Amino acid sequence: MTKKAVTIRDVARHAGVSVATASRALNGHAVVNPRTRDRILSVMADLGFTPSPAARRLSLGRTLTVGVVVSFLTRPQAAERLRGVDAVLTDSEFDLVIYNVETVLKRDHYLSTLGHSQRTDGLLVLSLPPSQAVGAQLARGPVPVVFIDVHTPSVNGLPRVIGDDLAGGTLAARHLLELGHRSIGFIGDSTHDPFGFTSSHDRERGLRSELAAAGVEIPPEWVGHGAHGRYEARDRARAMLAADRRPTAIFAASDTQALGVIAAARELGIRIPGDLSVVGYDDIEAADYVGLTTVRQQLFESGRRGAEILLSEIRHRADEPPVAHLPPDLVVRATTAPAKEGRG
Amino acid sequence: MTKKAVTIRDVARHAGVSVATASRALNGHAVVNPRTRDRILSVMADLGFTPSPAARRLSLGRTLTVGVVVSFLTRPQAAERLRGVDAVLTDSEFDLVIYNVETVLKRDHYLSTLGHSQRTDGLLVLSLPPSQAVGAQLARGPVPVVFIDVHTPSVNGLPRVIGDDLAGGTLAARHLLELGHRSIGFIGDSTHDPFGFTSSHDRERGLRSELAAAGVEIPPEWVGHGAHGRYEARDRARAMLAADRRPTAIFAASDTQALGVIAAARELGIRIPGDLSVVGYDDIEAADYVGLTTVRQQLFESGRRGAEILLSEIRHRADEPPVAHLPPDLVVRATTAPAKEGRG
DNA sequence: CGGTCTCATGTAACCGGTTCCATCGCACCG
DNA sequence: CGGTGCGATGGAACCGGTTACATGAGACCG
Repeated sequence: MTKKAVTIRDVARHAGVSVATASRALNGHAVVNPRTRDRILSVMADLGFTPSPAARRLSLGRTLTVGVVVSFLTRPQAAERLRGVDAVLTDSEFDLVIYNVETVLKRDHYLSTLGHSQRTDGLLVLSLPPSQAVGAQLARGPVPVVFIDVHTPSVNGLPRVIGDDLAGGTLAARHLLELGHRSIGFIGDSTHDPFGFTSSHDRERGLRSELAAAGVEIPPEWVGHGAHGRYEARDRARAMLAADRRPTAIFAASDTQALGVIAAARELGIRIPGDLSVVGYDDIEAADYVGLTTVRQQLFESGRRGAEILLSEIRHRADEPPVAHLPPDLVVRATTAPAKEGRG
Repeated sequence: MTKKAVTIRDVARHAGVSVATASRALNGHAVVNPRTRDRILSVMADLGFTPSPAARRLSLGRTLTVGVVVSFLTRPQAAERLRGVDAVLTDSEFDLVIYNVETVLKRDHYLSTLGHSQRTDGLLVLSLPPSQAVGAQLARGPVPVVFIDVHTPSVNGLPRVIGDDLAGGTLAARHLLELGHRSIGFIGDSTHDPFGFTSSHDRERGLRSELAAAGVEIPPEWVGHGAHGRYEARDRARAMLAADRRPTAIFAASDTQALGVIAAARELGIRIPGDLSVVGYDDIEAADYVGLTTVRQQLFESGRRGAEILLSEIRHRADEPPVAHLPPDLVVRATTAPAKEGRG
């Protein structure tokens, strides 16, 4: 069917040169005479020659491929990070292959096999913390790995890009304090989860420390830890808001959970932002729709930086693993307002 | 550094067999004696041998790779489709490489070069209509291509998976008619766009034909074509709703635009669904948040089916290009209600 | 005019698998 | 007992590039 594939030997023959010279012309090596180079290139064009990537990879001993290990499911912002990664790789010689992970089992399997199999020249891991053992193994392994949005100690010695969750919690606290709030609640993830995420915990710590500096404490009944989903968060918020004494503002560790808080308030007839201010985290698409005040992470930028670090590590492994910190921003919309007098 | 990569020759030597036998054992060819096979496999395990994909690809003459050409930007549901694709490829021998496309120029470039370069064994194209010329070229080309969610005539002779936009428009119409609406407006994309999308147009046609069957017509002033964004749709809806005589229901060609309609109604003090019913299309994540009644496309399923068709085309090119139709569903939520008496 | 240096090019090995074809040992058969 | 068939294995070519090393032609120099 597909009668032939044109190989570099065909090109060489037609141009009356050796394959070595043809290869050198193809790769723009300086040593070839400009006139012969041009002749070879035009023969290539005439014949419709495209070099076989498989053959290149084999002889180069490089895969010319970067793997991205990602979980589409767990968080919707993965796509935005991926765009940032792609923006960098598109201008490089590397292909971008996706390893989608939907279970903890598969995660560890991928991370440990991709670490030494000859499938990629480098690995980007989005939001998936490795186990301690796998992390240590990757640190010693032959292929560079960059973690994006992973905050566990298991990646301590490894290159990574992290959003500053502590600073994000601080931003939310400062915003609420400036609006005059003193009665502040928190809704976040359960303190331990199977993947080992720590973002929620760090955001809470940032919030607490900034509040403490202003002399404000969060009573235990205004803290709701639990599963990540919107409906679960709504249930926790409902319990908190239905009590005799309730906060005038709630900081949620994610927009998803903030939307749950809003739902709970609506059910109880509590007006937002009149009676209750709500701050989320992430700035997902829906946050804009509902006018949610939130803390934004630089998603696209995190992907971009991660890919840049990875390429540089592939080129030359740095002595010290590079770590990029991306500061969060506060996006003020319509769910926060000054605290009413006489409450709290 | 990385002292050595274990090759199949190392394995053969340690096991006291030839590379041919080692290769056969690796690939589970029947001809090897079970005892030697087991011995070889255990040697492989001991040595930590992993076969080089590059070498395999070269000698097999197949890339063991499937490319997905996708535009993350234009529509957010791409990630969900990608998950469907991944679900199929994960259990196959193929790697999934991403070609992200953000401009028309890049689209045509990718589609025409990937079509004969030896980079992939097959191509999936998400929501990106090729030009007429490129479409014809792909139909004759050596690598199978499957289009998902492309409705232009340029893919007529090619394998594809399409949502039935006509049926979707019909569903919306029937729902509104059953609720007693007779004054119905439409908000959609401009009639011509650079990428050549036709979904909005088809949904409108489905709506109109079903309405016509019930003797209902849409007056021109209740039709708003324009740019796809939420804010643009809001402006068009505002103009429509601020007029003396306004519809009791609006069908929007996408959820994004439906959210714009909702915003316009809120600004004008028009209550939803009391004074105005709104139906969207797509069932994006935010639709659930705001309780939008909408027409759902089977996103994950479309990716799955597309990948299955592609694998089958790679295995054996069918005489007739397979075409899968995925019927849409109506998801009734809180933005539609019976029409009030005495209007229209 | 021979030696040396440089530039351009060719020869052939190599990357690490797969597979065609040949070989070998052995059971079975006439 | 020699021929035949079969199952298991080995030798070596091959996929299509890259590149170390060798070669050859001039240019330049003493």
